[in-house]
Amino acid sequence: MNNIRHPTRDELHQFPLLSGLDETESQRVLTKARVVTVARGEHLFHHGDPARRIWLCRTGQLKLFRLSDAGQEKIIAIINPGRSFAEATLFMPQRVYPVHCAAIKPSELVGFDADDLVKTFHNDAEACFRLLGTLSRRMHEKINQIESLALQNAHLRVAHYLLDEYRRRDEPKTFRLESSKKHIAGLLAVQPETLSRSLTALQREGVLDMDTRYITINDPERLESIARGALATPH
Amino acid sequence: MNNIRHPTRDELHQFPLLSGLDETESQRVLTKARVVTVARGEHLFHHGDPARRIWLCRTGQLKLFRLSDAGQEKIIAIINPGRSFAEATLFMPQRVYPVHCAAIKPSELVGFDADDLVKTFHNDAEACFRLLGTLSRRMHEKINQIESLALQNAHLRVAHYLLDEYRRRDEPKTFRLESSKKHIAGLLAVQPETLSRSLTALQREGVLDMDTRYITINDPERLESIARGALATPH
DNA sequence: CCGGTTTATTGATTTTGATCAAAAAGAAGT
DNA sequence: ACTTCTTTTTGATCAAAATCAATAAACCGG
Repeated sequence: MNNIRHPTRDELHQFPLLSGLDETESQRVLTKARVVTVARGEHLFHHGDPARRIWLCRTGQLKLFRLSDAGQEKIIAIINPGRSFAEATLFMPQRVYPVHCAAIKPSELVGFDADDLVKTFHNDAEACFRLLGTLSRRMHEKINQIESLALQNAHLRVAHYLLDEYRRRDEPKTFRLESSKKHIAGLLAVQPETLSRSLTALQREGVLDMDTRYITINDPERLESIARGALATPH
Repeated sequence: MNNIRHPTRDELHQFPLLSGLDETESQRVLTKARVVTVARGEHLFHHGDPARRIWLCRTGQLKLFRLSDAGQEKIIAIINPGRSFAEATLFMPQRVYPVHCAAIKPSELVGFDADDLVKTFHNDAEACFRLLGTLSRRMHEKINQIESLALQNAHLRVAHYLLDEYRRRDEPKTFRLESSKKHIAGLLAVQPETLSRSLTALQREGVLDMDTRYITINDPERLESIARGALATPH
């Protein structure tokens, strides 16, 4: 408990949600903020819990997910340091978390008081605007996820995911997967076995090489055309 | 063209997005609003088009959808009178529509100028708040859609859909499907044949009766338990 | 209300990806 | 470094839903 840094004004300001607050507001938000650590595998909150805080991931990694009755897990998002989440709960009629959240790696978070933030936003159209931008972007991502699940088969989803990650990192030949293959499978809504077979097939085709968590894209054009639906010819 | 009603202040105010505007703002928004009619089957806009307007459906019915390369159509939402859509595009860095929009029935819409609305929202934290509420609710719906696609099989999705519609209408035994079965299939991301077989099975089980577009729920408890995963025992 | 077009149903077949099983590889904590 | 737990891979089998095909029913626009 002694090495937990309390959030500073500077840290707050690099958080898009709260940049642009004036001295008084910052002060109030800061005093009500709490630092929380979550061990690997532990829940930060459950689907349906009252959402009294919204969160900023400072270190570690977490997953936002839903569970089926059979225990199947669909990951909605993987949260990396610097990312905030649960903002949308602030404006819901009944303020509850719409998903589960658990730590993939030991994580440190800052939790901001929901009532407090709403007060802040109420008089700050500028801040509302930034938040509207954030939520709009996330909405667009969700639409893409829906399309992906509804219109693309498992291999296409994998190819798309790889291509997105490759581009997001500015196209370095080699990059490290953001998480374990089990979790990526959960994100893509396929079984780990299916993801494994997909990656093996792409490797066999010479599109990429794989060394545990490191992926090397050998043929981005080919990957792109596969992601666009060109059936990988087996044999 | 002569029977198109120009939007009135009253109509504007019952539109949640714009209720609460003062006289000057209403005036500006109104003068820049345009009424558009779309024939059955026609597009209002395509995925990727610049989003210069956001829309209010006044009469008729429209679908928001994505297309796969193979021409498969996934419906993201069915738009009924009174519903506004495309608000999130206002706050995106590059303002383009993220989906296609086409009329299912001949429809009449009011289109509001995007730049104009952004100006209005800039000085109106109250209006921003209402919009944040709307977007948050839609975000939650999208998460539900993602869960549904990822964690529920076709029959569960159908059962869930029926139950939702039944409840949304305040549980009348009989109600009319909001659209053709082809479109509902598109919304649930199943083939029309699969939807048909699902409905037939529920009918055979005595859970519901069906007369073209009219559904009568005979056994809501049973439907509920099926939606929660109780396998319908065939034979 | 008529005629053409779209939508819905039903059956047969095929395909995709899940599931089951078991071994190998890798990671985390002590 | 050791050891235990978790993740990943590979093969074999199975089940769900798509596809193909053909007929029947419903709808819309004039």
